[in-house]
Amino acid sequence: MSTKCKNCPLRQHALFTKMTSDEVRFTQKFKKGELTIDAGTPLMMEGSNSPQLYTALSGMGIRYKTLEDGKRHVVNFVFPGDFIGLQAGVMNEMYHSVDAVTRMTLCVFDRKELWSFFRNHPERAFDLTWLAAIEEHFLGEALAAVGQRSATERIIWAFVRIFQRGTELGLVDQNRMPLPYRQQDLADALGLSLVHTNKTLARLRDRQLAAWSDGYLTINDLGRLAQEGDMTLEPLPTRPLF
Amino acid sequence: MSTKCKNCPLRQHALFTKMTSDEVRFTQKFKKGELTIDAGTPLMMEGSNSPQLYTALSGMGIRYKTLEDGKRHVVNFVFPGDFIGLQAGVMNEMYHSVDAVTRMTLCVFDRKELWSFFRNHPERAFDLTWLAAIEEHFLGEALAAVGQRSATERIIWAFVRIFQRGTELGLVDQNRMPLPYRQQDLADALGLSLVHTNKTLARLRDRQLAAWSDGYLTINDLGRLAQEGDMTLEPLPTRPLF
DNA sequence: CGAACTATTGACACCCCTCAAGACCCGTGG
DNA sequence: CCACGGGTCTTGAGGGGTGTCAATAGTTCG
Repeated sequence: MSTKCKNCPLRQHALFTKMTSDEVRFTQKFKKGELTIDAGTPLMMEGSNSPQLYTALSGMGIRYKTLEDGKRHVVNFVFPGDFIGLQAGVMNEMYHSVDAVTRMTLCVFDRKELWSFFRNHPERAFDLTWLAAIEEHFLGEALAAVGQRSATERIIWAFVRIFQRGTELGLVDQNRMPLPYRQQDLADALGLSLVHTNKTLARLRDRQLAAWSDGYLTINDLGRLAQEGDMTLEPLPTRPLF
Repeated sequence: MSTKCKNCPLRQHALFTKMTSDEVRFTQKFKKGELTIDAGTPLMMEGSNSPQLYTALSGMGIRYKTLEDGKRHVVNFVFPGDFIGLQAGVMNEMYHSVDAVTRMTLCVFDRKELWSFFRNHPERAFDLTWLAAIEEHFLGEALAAVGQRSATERIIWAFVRIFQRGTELGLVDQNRMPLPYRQQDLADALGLSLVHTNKTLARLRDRQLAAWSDGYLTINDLGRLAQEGDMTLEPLPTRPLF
């Protein structure tokens, strides 16, 4: 998997903004290379202490926690550009697992090198904190959705956020974007049963609000969908410029 | 409210570890003072962009998001030592509100000064990121609890975490700690109705597992409680030393 | 002494979960 | 080629956990 890695996320994705050429040179050092893994491969495991951090270059994954009684909660869907392993980087342990859902290619970094990088480039450390704050914001919204919204509203909430994210990433074409997960994954993310999720999806499809089948999500009128789900269509948070 | 502020959290709470005397001197500069507010006072508002950050010195508060349809989700209970406003500090906006539930005294910082502080003391910037990661960890666990656990299990989960936190802060005396919230607050935190929360609390009381009344939470056997709630009694995450 | 707030309890309804069975798809192996 | 198994999606039936409504009691405060 050796490449020039022109589109290494260190240059372009949200984490690193306005890098100086000196910094870019520096990053070459701790980028260890690229990694490609097949669909279904576990990338990080709850309780482990991986010395590596990743950013997703392509493909999709899933982030989840496993409860004591075996139940699973899906915390997040991993999309290209996402940073993986920040927790293990800062704490000494991962508190959720990450699996590949499709074949994925990842940028690999060494944890220790990353710290020295931030030590030498304090401006960049802010980017990391910003990333963590974004995560926090998302989790807070998810918590509120799972806690307060009905099944239909939860699914609509998830679809709207996913679609916004997909638009941002250029994955949407003709009101349609790839979403290669199982209904069970969505159910586990929203705290719903598989059966009820299925029936709710069918209802959304019948009402022409959103159709998710064969790994593709189609939404013709995002505004109408959001309205049906009692949510205002705010843009995703963006990186403030200092 | 002028005081010497010997126990300013900049010196002792989790955020700042092992400060050099130089750093301590520096922090004096951006600490703007102390603030005391009465019970019920809003401290930060969703959508606002407060130029101030706080850490709670004493008293308790509540962090919540308000949904479009007026429902409220309680994200977290604010205890002494907690940092308030990190999100507004990093993003340009708060995405949840914070109210005082009892009379609170707070340490006030200036947002801008804080950034320059971290710029000049990169080691300390890591502390901030660590704080954000802790928040993320907590929210992930809350999300999984609300998504996957039954009403009884959710309440047990909340009680165990609160009691652990209280123990850490030295608030527990004779298996009893102050918890000055309403049942409605807990209900809104766990995605339950007030009535069902009340009945579940009564059942826990009858079974001698946990009693919460008159603003005090009593747990005689934390291990047994955790066991009844299908959770393993792990210690709260602690700051790794580098 | 009434107003406002919170806790408590009962009755009832319904959303959502569980169980179960079938359909469809795809791989593998006989 | 077809049989078979595993995985996912789909649909129906029934039950239980939880929400909603409503009324009472206790407390605080003006």
